[in-house]
Amino acid sequence: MFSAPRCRSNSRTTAPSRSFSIAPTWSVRGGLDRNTRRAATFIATFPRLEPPMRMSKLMLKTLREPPSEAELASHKLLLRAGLIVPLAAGLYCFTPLGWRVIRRIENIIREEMDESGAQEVHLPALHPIELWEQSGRAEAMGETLFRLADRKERGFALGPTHEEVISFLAGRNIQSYRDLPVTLYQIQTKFRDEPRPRGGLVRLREFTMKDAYSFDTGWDTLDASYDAAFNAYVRIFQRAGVPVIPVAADSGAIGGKDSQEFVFLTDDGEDEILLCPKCGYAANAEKAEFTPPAAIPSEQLPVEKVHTPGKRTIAELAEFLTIEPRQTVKAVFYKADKKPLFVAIRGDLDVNEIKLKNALKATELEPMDDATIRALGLVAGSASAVGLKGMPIVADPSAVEAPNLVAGANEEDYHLLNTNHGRDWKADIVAPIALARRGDACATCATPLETRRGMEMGHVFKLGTLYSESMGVQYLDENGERKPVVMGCYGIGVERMLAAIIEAHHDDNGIAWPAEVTPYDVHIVALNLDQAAVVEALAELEAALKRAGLSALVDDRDDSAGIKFKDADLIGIPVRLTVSPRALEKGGLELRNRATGETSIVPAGEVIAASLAILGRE
RNA sequence: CGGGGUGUAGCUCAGCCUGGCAGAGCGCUUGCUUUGGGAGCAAGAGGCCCCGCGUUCAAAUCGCGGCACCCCGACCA
Repeated sequence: MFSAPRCRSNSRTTAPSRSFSIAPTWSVRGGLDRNTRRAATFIATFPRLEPPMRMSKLMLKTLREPPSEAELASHKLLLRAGLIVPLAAGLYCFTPLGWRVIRRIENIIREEMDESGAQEVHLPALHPIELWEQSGRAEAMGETLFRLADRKERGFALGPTHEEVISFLAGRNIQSYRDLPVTLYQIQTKFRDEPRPRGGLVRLREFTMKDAYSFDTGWDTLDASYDAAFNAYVRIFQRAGVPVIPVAADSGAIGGKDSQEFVFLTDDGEDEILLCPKCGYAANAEKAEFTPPAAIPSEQLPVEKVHTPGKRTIAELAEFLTIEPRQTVKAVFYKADKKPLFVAIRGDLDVNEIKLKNALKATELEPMDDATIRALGLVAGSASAVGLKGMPIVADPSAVEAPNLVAGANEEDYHLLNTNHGRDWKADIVAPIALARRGDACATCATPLETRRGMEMGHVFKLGTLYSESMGVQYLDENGERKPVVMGCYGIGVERMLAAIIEAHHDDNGIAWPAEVTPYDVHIVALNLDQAAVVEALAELEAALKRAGLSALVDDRDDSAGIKFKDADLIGIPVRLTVSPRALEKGGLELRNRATGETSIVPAGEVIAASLAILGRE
């Protein structure tokens, strides 16, 4: 339907209905005959010839001013250009123009997923709740899961993701190692009751996701499936014009082992990314590894209790005792899966709650409330693990390895000097749970890490046997032994990609679409349509564009030239062609490159070639 | 879920403090004029002032309660 520079379109997406009259498939045995194959190839290779869209007919309202709710550039422009209309928090309608861009993004994804060997399927969005109970995620997803009941009061959920359902489908079709490996994908609506939708299309409650799942006999072949998906993602983002970097990530509620995110770096991103400028290490802050500043070495000294009136924070304490924060140990209280938990970490570091949660294998982690703190007799501001009883202690290695740390005395206004792990207290679990920050040393090369904000565009996981075990997806190996399949999963948010494309391709006047996702190839501004010469030149131009397979949006509205130019800049189609008496007098049409602003008069006979050049399709 | 903000015409907003006829610009409709960067003149249409309760002779305006939307945080593949 949309032509691409590479003719990789396949017949499923491009064949118009008239192809059926060429050779009825029901009469074909053993494959298509030569003529039919040739016809099919022709149709598949050339783009559909669609008539130009007239703006006088197009349902589109552009806005001079952005609605006050929008903060992000992409959100403002999506609303101003009339691509989306808000329905409720995290829910948007797409107008004809906006939907064309979504379809082009989806098409790129389809082409690249198909190219990578993945097979497209379609799964229901409505899921029996039992499926989610079986995997144990009905609870783990919490309130994010939209739940409902049918007329017989049977429980259902609107699918926030599809590991459970794809596992069901795979389980019905995979029996033998001969059926593996296989990668399935779909492009489908997801529903998540997000606590806070935001940023226009950045975080939605109903959105489109391309989700893919690979099934392998073992971890070694999973690596190949994972790499294939990874490489497809690189091409998808490249073609769509979203600059991304792969970063190490936590696998979150989905579960699993290795996981990487494709992140679009932008100041408006929701995630913090740590980057090593030297060795290229990149990771989401929730996952980032680093080497904390070294402790100050010293012989173990005897514990000493000191009066520290009113000193409750690490900063106050360090100043009062004229020591460095790294010579103290910080106490943090949590509730992990409803049970109290004591966390000890060196005073100059902060707790990374994701890492802590993973170290505990907990599903829920929340700060301890004041009532519980009082009930347990904890002294906020002067707490420590020394002499602590009644709850497990988790410690960061920083708090375990450093000697002679200042700790709370578990008594208001008193602290202990020279506490030492092993001698004065003992952690039940020691795990790296410190949060990486700007300037911390890279774990690989010790270079100070930098931080950037980023937006997660795609995520690839090695799931392993997590779901195949709970959902019972097994195969028989060469020895007739029953084994769980090894899974991977791979997601891309389509609407979020649209937002990122605009974030990366706009200026003060509006959007500047990359050629592969533009809703139309060229934008024709027709001025003085009451003049026969203009009407005639427009008709010729439209015919030539159609022959060349270029789609066109024609501004034939009875509005002033200024309005048309402003709207063209706002809508952002890469090529603008102005048909007007002035341009005709100068010997042709005016051609303007939206991205560069470059403008020139081009003779009618060269317009197609010049347009194709801007679109990168010569 | 905590903190902050905003709800008045399709959009951007004034009016509210100090209660008394519902407002402006843009957009929309019609006519005339106009056509190279959001044109001009004229005439129009368009309102549950977020909802409910209360105070008052009288509420967009004051009080109480609720809801929605946005932003920050928590949360979140």
